[in-house]
Amino acid sequence: MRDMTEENSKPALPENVRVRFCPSPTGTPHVGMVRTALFNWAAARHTHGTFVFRIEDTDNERDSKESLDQILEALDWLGLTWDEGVNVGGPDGPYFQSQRTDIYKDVAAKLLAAGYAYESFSTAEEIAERNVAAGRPKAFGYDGYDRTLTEEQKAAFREQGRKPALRIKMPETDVSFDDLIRGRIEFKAGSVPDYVIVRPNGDPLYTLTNPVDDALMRINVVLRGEDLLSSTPRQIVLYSYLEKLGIAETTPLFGHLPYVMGQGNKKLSKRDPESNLFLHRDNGFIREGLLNYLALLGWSIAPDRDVFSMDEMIEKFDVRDVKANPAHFDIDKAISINAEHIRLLEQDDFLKRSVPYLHKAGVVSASAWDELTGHEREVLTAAAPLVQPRVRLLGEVPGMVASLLSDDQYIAPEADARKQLKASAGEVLDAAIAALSDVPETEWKAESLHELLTSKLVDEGGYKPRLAFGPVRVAVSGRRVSPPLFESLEIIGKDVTLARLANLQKNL
RNA sequence: GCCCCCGUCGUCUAAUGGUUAGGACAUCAGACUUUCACUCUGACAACGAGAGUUCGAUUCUCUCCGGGGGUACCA
Repeated sequence: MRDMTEENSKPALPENVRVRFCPSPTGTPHVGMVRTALFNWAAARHTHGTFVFRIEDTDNERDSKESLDQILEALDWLGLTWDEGVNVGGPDGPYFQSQRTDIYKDVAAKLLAAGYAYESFSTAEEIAERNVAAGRPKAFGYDGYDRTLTEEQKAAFREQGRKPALRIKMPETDVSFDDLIRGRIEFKAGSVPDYVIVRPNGDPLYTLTNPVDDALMRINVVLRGEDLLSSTPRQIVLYSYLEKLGIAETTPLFGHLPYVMGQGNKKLSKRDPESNLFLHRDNGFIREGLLNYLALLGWSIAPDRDVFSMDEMIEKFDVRDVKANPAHFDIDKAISINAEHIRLLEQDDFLKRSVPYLHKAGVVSASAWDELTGHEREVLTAAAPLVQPRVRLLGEVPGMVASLLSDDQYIAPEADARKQLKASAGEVLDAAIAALSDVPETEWKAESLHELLTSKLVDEGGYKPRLAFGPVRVAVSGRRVSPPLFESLEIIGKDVTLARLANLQKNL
């Protein structure tokens, strides 16, 4: 009887971990891809191993330069650095599959010569016809027909002008492996048909290029999406052939990461806006927040902790702790985690990162902190402590500080702000103007303004605080939601404050 | 059809052969606040079902159910 613990064991990681991230440059970077990159990166950094970055651009139809540039931009923004591969080089280059076709052809020839692969002339239609004729389900898959073709039969096909695809010969045995995340997985013999590795036109397919490159780049830990789980038995078989041919040193360990799910029970797809990394960045996610949230999808650092830095993740991360079940992408929780990280930023860092958002919103004169005017920097520095704790995304900063940066004499209230203005608003504004007009410039401080307005409007005027300060805030900010009122008055100064109060009064 | 994966609050998760099954987000209620936010208090809320093993199963085994993926000359 077999030991139970051994049966469900997850293998130990190798001595010198070599992991890789190998996206296809199709489309814009999505969060599922980022999570895969993150876990590979974290596995490498935790073990002081090597993180290899290669590009799988064998699908000319869909590959694009823009997509490649976006992937590079994404990794750069996120700070996920690699040790070997694209742009940094390494001993096993080139790192673009489109530049490695000779390698694949060479390996394919060796597989064919050794009898591990064979030529297959069957078309998809012929395979389906044979399955139906034999009473098998139509979706049975390839039936192995060409395995036993004689040289005469092959020659006859060639005379018809047909060219063969190359298929890998699958053994008639069960294939099993120990997944780093799921434990032992077994595939029954016969459940995986012989599969194509080279098209009749000579194009090598992913089924060949991916394992060959992993072998040549000495990748020993493969962490990838669970969508590739069912292709693992064929890769393991291919690896055994590559080892026999001396092309692969070893078969890597596999860990299949659970899906990142979108709405319903669907995998988060590229069409889903929430999958778009740059959309989150443009909305004001900071890298620390997004990475932290993504790490939470399938992994936890401690029973009672959600917020952590990447350094802390690296220290604790073990792939074998990753959960096997899919996780839904919850934008609310992601934003909440992001808010926590925004609050953790040093003030000047917070300001520097906010500037591009301010510039894009037209609130500020330049997109870099150093290029701002002295006045802008002064106001933003004063506003930072008021704003930083109350935004969840950097994209919310412009709305918070626009009225503070502007020297407009009048700010038209937004619709829901105007609704806050009750019948008494006119009287309140008059009283506020009267009270504030007498304040000397030197006394124009948040604290004293607070005392003065409370005494004049609430104590003497008899207005409830809500009715007293509401109209003042709307006059000054134009919004229902704003940074703290009296600090705002101090920042914009006496003249602008009085002008805005008077002009709202006129525009009631 | 066949193969494979997955199954703890609405969501992300923790722990365990014996606990009131813990935390976070969201939601609701309250405190604080001029508003919003932040912060704090509290509430709501989960082991898919059935067998088996066991003194005792959420935990181990099996079956079922449910969800997902694969079954490509896509990756």
